[in-house]
Amino acid sequence: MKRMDKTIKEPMTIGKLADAAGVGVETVRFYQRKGLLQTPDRTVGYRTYTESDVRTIKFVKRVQELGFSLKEAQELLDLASCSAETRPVLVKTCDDKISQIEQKISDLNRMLDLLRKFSRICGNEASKDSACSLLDCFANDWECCKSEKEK
Amino acid sequence: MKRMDKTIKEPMTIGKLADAAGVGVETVRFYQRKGLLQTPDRTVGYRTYTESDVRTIKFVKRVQELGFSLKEAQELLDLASCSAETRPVLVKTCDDKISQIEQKISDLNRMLDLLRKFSRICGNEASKDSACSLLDCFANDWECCKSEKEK
DNA sequence: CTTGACTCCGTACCATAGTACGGAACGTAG
DNA sequence: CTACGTTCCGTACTATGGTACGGAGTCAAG
Repeated sequence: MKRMDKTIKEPMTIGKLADAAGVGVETVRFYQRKGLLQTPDRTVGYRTYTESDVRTIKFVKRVQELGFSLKEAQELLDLASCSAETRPVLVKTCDDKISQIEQKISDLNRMLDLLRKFSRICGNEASKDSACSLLDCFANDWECCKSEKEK
Repeated sequence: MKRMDKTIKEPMTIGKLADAAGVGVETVRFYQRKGLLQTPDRTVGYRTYTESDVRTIKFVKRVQELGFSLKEAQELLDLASCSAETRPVLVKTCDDKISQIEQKISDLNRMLDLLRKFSRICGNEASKDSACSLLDCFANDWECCKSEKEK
């Protein structure tokens, strides 16, 4: 079907998969129970996995680091086959995620501004009797340090 | 001590505090157990709280939204009195948080690039037989869609 | 001075995201 | 063909961040 045959599909057991993906065997099973990873049939012997499963796990771990839940990781994984009928919902889901991340980044930038300001003013010798705190900054619309300074 | 007397310290009970901070009474108690909020003495009757407690809770909620744990919220709360002896450790903690947030933002920006690219290409009519997925993009150094396009 | 709302306190429970454990089956090396 | 390492599977346990519950105490209005 797909011509990206460069991924050698040498089958591995769950232990190899876990090692390759950098997680524990129990985590793999957990993801299977949660539906994040398919559970291969066990017609004979042990179940076998491929590189594709390694990628799925790594992807989940990655989006988790970005602050998403497993449920959200699932949603991103589901942004899979981009066909004519799936396209509208896919693009919508994707754009929702984009807004969500943009919001997160803008919030983090505000926090960053605050921390930088705090670090600069607190680290300044001249401010030795100013008892400003992050909490105060937050309370005063993130501007306590500035107003303290200007006073 | 402090001359920011504009915060009227009218005492409130735990229910009022919870309402003012937009959380449940149980959450307030939970934060007290976790040490995020002080537990006022109960010399007589009920414990009383002030605006300062409202601010603390709101602050915790805010940093939580930014993807930090309660433990980290605690660390940020501890960035409190900026005096001569506390300054070095304060600035250090603060700067660590800054790096941490910068890293998070850069990670989110990469994810954003990927999603935007995906949305653009998947949403494009011309790509109707391209079966690219986020997962594939991730696997191919976040560049699957681009290479699909250029082929 | 009783009633009802609220507080206090402990304990139990929930979801999320795993981690650990124990016994049975499997599979390969010697 | 036995022994060791894995796998399989269910169940139990952990930590985080709450949420709910039940009984007793407290307060304030009627």
